[in-house]
Amino acid sequence: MILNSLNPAQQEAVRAPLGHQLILAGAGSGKTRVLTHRIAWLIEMEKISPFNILAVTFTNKAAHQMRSRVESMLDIPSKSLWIGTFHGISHRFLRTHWQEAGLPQSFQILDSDDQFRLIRRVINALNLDEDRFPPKEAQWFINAQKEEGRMPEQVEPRDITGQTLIRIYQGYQETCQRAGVVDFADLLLKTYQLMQTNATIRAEYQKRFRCLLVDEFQDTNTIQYAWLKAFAGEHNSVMIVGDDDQSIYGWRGARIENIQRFSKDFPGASVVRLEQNYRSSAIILKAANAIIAQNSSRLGKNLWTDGKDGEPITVYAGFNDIDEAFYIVNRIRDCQKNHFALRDTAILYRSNAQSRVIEEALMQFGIPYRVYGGLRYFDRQEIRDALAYLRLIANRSDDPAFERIINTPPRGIGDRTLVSIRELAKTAGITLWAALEQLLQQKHFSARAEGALLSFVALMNSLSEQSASLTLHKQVELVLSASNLIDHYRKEKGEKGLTRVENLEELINAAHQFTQEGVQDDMPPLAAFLAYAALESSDEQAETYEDCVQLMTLHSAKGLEFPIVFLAGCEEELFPHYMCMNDPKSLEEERRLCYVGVTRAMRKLYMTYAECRRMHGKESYHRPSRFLNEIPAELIEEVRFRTNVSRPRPLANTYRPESQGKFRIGQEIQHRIFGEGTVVDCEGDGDEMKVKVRFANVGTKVLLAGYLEGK
DNA sequence: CGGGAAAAGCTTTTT
DNA sequence: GCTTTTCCCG
Repeated sequence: MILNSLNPAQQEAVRAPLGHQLILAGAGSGKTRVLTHRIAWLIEMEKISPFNILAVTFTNKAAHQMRSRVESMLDIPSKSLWIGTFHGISHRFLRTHWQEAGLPQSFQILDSDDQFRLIRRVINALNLDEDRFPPKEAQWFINAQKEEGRMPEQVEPRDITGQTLIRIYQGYQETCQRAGVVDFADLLLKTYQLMQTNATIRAEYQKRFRCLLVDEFQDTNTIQYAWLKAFAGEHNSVMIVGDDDQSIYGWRGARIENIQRFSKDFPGASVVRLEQNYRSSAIILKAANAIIAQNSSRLGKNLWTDGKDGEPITVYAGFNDIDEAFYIVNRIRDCQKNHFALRDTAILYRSNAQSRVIEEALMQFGIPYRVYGGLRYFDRQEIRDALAYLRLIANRSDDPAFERIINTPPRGIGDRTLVSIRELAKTAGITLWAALEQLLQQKHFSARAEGALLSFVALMNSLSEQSASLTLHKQVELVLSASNLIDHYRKEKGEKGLTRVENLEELINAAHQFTQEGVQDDMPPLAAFLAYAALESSDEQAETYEDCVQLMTLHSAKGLEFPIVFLAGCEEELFPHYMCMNDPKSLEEERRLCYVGVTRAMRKLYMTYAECRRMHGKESYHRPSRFLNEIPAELIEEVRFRTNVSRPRPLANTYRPESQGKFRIGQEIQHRIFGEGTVVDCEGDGDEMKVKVRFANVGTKVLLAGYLEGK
């Protein structure tokens, strides 16, 4: 096998004899290459069957990437090779062992929105005050407990509130069980529990997976660690790859200590450090190293490169957030002139709210951009409605799906009716559907409500009957037309309704594509499609080939790289964020986040801040981020030149003449993309004039006059 | 039931 | 401040 393309440390990792291995892989040190080469090595040189290998990642994207690279390296179909996310693998496991896990065969996956609604229902059913026990907090509590592997009985209540939270957890868990649904955490937890309690299954899997590989190990939480130990058993080889300096998910339960624990729990583990970086210039690496060196309790690593110094880091001090945005946009235009593609530039920020000002600036100059991490296709309201119909077809017990569509589109089933159904379901301990049927039999409802309910039952029954003989996409088509969802959303005025109808129609295509591509061996197509929607919907929107500037949070930038990176909002209170500044542990996590951001840049890094920024509606003044001070001065080129000094923010009561050049306040205008709107403010004159317009469909935007037409 | 007004968030996010 | 959700009334 040819390993010439790997450096000595990488080769050491790939060629290591069977046994445990800890790979400390710095940013840009080629960890994915090491992982994929290792898998290939195991198969080719150690003669391990792909059937005996399990590779685990956190995201579907990483899993797909790994699979396709292994496939192209080995030139074998990798179907027998298990590569997937913790959740995806657990799901597959539970689909096989549903009986042993005490689940119905058709169990469905609850996503976080469903989970939230269900928890709220439980809180109400327990007659608790939503203000005293916010569903969000209860959801947080429940997920945190599950991530620690604790069932309701195992939680030690701290106080009275804790006791109530446990009751909510208990009620929630019972409802899930009754409805035959599992949440994301359950996938891991139930898998782990089954491995613990069922000796036969444990023996089977421990015998099967002789080699386990885990990517991004610094992001594992308690249950994932326990899960891994359960699968590894006493005799199998485990290779973990991670970077303690890139652990940025402590707030959602990731345990950085898991890396340190690994050497204790997996005896004889060899350690390999990958420190040669192939991504960034020497200056960028020096800055990154200097920042992360401020953190204590690191495993220790120093990135180096044999590449050039490169350009200094430009630090720009903006006058305000708008000025900062204009500076960034102007530099992007420079890059364009220097023949960089727009997709080579990324603007990274700490919090999503920062994107708005930057987007407005980009829009004014007509620069195409893409914001990552928006609402995903399968998370859209209309899509979830349609999926809820499908879920209820597959499983009448699915209470969350029932709640969602019982009156969507509106069919005259009001709150009153629903309350009595919920009441019976609660007291009798049955599902909503069963309660509904029982109440109908008892002639419990008024004539009007009864009619509406009967037609709903008839609709669902006829859908079930008809769809039994249909292909998946025909089923979707049938649901869309029979449920009237499309008509319902068509009535929604403006562009919103139109997009929703388009999205719904797209669902038919998605279903069609799904049946053609992903023939999931052992599952009925509908169940497989629903699981796909819940578990793997994320990279659906991922690859758009249009050349545009990439906007995203620092968190979602992890794992990516860009020739040119702007790190915006480098101010105290924003980055580090004010909620993380007082606790040393979370401050260190902020610093790691900064390290992640800096190491995304390949050739040029800009770090910008604003002296004055609007936050939560108030103008606030902040000092530059401490992280800027942690970078040695000789690596930095400071810019204080203000691109837009003559652009003070207009005061609310300042008198402005009615007419200024081409547009005046109150005028109706037309925009090529945004449609019709009314001018609410303007500034400057000629084509350079900035016009604030309230559009009918897309809200208020500030635009250059050159892009507008009067009516 | 639908639309408008009032009120409540408001760090990061994958599965 | 802005946006999303909830609430209340016709």
